[in-house]
Amino acid sequence: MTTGTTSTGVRARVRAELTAEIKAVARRHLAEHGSAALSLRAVAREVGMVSSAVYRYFPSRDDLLTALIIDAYDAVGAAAEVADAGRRRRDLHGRWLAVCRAVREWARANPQEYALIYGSPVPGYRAPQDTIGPASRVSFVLLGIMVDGSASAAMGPAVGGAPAHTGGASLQVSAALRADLAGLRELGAPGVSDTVLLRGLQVWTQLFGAISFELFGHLHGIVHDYDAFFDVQMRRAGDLLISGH
Amino acid sequence: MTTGTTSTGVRARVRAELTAEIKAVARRHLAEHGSAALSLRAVAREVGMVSSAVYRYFPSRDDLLTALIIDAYDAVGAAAEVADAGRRRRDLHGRWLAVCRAVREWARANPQEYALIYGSPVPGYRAPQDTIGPASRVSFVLLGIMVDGSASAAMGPAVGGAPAHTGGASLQVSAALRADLAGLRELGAPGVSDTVLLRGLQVWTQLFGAISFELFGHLHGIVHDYDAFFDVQMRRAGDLLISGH
DNA sequence: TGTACATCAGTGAACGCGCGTTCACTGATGTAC
DNA sequence: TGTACATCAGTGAACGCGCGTTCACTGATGTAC
Repeated sequence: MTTGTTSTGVRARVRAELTAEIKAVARRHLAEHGSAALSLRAVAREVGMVSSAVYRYFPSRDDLLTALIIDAYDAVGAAAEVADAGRRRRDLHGRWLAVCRAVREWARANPQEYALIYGSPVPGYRAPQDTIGPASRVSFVLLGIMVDGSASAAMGPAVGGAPAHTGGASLQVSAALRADLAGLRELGAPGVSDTVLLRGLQVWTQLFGAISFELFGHLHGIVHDYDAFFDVQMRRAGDLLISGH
Repeated sequence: MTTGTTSTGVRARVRAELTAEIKAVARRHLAEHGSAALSLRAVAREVGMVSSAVYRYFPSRDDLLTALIIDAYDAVGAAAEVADAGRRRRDLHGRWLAVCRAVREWARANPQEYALIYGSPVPGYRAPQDTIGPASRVSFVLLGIMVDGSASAAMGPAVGGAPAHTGGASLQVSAALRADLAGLRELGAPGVSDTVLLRGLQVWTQLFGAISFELFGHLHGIVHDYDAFFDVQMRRAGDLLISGH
């Protein structure tokens, strides 16, 4: 029964469980008091450990914060992916709106986690490389919609090898920005024209701008029916994204 | 020479100067370390006072923070007003773009102040009533553009007494949201239709969404030519605001 | 103009608090022969 | 299967720090007669 591997397995499993519990408690503290007030000692107290013991699991407070940030990005990314997958692939409008709503719902349910990743940067905190992958999950969902729309020509002509064919002569864009768009296309948007990519970036900032405005209180006293307002805005953004107007 | 009124004036002037100096130092600390790290003791140290003396000027740390918030709103509001006033009144596009650029320039020059007012709310801080006025200055500039555009019919038909005349039958909006728009119209947008108001709210969140995304690092590694990107986005937003597409 | 009093600014010490991190240590759990 | 050793988790004390806020106080500045 107690062979080497099983025993090691037990130790590793206990370790994983405790790591998860520390993160869970930290996440609750974050939700209640915000990231600035997140304290290793308070978390340790609640987990039932002495504060120094936490250092067996996270080498510093910043590493714990990083873990929470990664989890938050993964959570909102997963929510977006699920919403996207729940619609028929050709239903571009439906996919867009479903993703918007999923992101907003997640943000409203986890406002401090949302603030942690989309609010003002935590002062003195430097995000490590590990956060980049999880951070881009939502973006890849949006890129996916654009890719599908471009492939089916629902969003205007796809881009082939001809560089001039950017989908409209009226598009005045600097060379540097065009290079950025090319990079984005190579990263995860094959066949998507500059025009569509620009629209995508626009609705992307619109989505998070709308959520931030609502959550950070800038619509307070001005808009009361948040649900309706968000829906109207995102429907219009969807029109812009898909049909260009 | 040293009459009563003059002496009182001296005392009051010294007091005003010191209040301003405390705020200036606090603003610099804010700019360097963020709002969470803003400490009365550190500010007092730099001003050359003992920490308890600051309480003669600000009854608590939160009150100092409130003063900074009000100043920040006033600063960005003034920047927007100046930019708006620098264009011919009928040049709606020009006014919109000038305001956008002014707000962005101010934000880039004062990122921590921007984060203080448009980033995640400071945990535990409750904004008092005094912030509402300064906070709405930028919004009133935008409303002004809409009012002028509606009055000259450049933005579509103005709204009179007829409630059905909202500028387009395709506008499906909840009753609650329509009431919100009516309130907004009464507050500072006489004659502006629901359609235009909705567009205004949309570009308003777009403006701050774009700035926040840039400042908070969410375009990092994706867009490099921030200036060009912002301009393209805001030009399009201006088209949407003024001509509706 | 001169004096008695009131107001105000600033001092310095103290209260009570919580934080991140380090370090030498004790036991328990796992590993190798 | 049994023993000797290595690894690891968790303890408890300590270091050094800074914070917001209160309070009794000393002088200086302004006010009223």
